Amino acid sequence: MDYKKLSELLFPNNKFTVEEIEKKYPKRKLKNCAEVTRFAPSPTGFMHIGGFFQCVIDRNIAKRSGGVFYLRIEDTDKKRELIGASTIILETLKRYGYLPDEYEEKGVKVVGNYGPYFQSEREEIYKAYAKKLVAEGKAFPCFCRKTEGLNDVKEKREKMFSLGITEDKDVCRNLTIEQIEEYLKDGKTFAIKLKSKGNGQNKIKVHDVLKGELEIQENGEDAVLLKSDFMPTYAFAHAVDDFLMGTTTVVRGEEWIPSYPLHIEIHEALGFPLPKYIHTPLINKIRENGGKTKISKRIDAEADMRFFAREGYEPEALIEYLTNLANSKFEGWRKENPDKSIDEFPFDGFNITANRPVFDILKLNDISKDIISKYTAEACYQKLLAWAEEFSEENVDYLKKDKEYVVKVLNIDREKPKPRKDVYKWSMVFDTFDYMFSAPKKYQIDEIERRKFEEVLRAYKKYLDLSDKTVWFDKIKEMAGVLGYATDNKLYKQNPNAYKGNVAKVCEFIRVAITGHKDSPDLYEIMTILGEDKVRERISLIV
RNA sequence: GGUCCCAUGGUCAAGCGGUUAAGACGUAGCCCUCUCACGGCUGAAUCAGGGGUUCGAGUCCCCUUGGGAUCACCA
Repeated sequence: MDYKKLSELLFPNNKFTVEEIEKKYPKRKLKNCAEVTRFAPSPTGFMHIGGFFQCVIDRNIAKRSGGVFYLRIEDTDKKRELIGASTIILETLKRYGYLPDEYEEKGVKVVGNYGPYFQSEREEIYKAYAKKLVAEGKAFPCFCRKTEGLNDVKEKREKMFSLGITEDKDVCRNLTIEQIEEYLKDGKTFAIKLKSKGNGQNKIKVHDVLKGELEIQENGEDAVLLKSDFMPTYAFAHAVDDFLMGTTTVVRGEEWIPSYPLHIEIHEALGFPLPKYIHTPLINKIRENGGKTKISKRIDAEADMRFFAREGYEPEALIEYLTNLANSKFEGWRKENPDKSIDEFPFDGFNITANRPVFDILKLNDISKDIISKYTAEACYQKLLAWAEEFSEENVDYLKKDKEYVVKVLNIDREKPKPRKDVYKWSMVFDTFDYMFSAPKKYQIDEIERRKFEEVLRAYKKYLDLSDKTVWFDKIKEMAGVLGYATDNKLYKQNPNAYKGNVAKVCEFIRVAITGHKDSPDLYEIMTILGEDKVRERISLIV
């Protein structure tokens, strides 16, 4: 068969040859050991936390080695594409300070010399390589009916399982050039398939940075390279793009391991060197029955990156948490270097967990509390305001009008060596400090103590003094003594029945009157910020 | 059904032939204390099971079990 002729028949109008293309994509000039990584999502919806997890790894590896991290949008499936999804992806990356070194904003700008960064714009490139493979007898046209959609696949699979078929060599391999010409004349569409040399039985050794050497069956399938709409499949685009764009390390989910041999065969056919691969574990969630399954957009709110923005989590917290999941050395490093930027962490690709980690929001919360506790009140205010402007509009006016007051509230027990750590996301500020913004609507008081509660408050009207913290507390103690409460806790513990209670009890009553809760930060601080008038007002609401 | 991946407390995990099996989150208790939080201290809790190899196995090998992935002109 004259493959050269066949290639001309199939691709009469190609704009470029492979040689012309490769001239446009020169080898990257990289420092020693510099790694080029990429995030290559398909724009099918909102950004998934699993994708972002890979981003964290990609970015860390590139950053650490002084290399390049770029974004490539894999929009080759027009049916699944969602308008605006690529914008969301880029916006999400920006929110987390992960603006890639190279990327494309459709219709706005292209940053980097290895674009286009949308695969749909690279059609001519894939066609050039497909034509080359056909001309070399390594690929062929297939005119068969498409297997399309999941139902089609399931049907085909069931048939295969029941019959135990392992046939994967395509019948169109054997088409003569005359037959092909005939089909073309009839206007039949075709896909380009790889003419696989493997038999699917032999084992080959493949390498993964994480898992080391793996032994898998070689590829034996005549896999589709170019679909009948001339868009590339993932495997083909991956080989072509990552070669041209100079990717040195491919980070992808471990669901790709089974098709790794195919990718190797395509690289070989194309004469491309193989990049390094890191197959990352999928993030899991514990289910009600105790089992773990992949975190899913449909059932887990946390699977969708918008969840964290909406809840008001600090981007920094999520990055720390995910880095912690990705690299087991991180936690120890962070302990040693509590104030360093995470970008200084010597991330290496060898300490990424091989297990499937379970997403643990409690741990995230803890990391987040630590981070937020280090912020100044002013910084908290700015972040709270920014969050409200995006997700809690009803609070924006208030925040702006009463900035000074809000900052004071946010500063309760903050900017100290051992700051409080009760806020881990901005959406909880108004709940946590509800009593600072309005009088309590409910009081945590046991009805049997109602009389004592009211007695204390009635008396406290005379003893309230905010001039100084010591004076304030001395007055409370004085009042406690007068009302029959123990002022010495040791004496109280020795003989609790001799008293109505202790000073702590008295404080509890006052605290409940002011805040509605039995627990709160420092009472004196709260009262001072609230001001004497409001404090008296709140007491008057009760007695 | 074929192929592959994974297996240390509730969760994240250190460990890479000899350890009293780290640490963190969570949890229980104590201390500090006007409560809560913070902080400090203490505790409970782990090598899936079975065979080998070895003087010695969480660590190496095999099997079993369990969990997961994949087998599209989807990525």
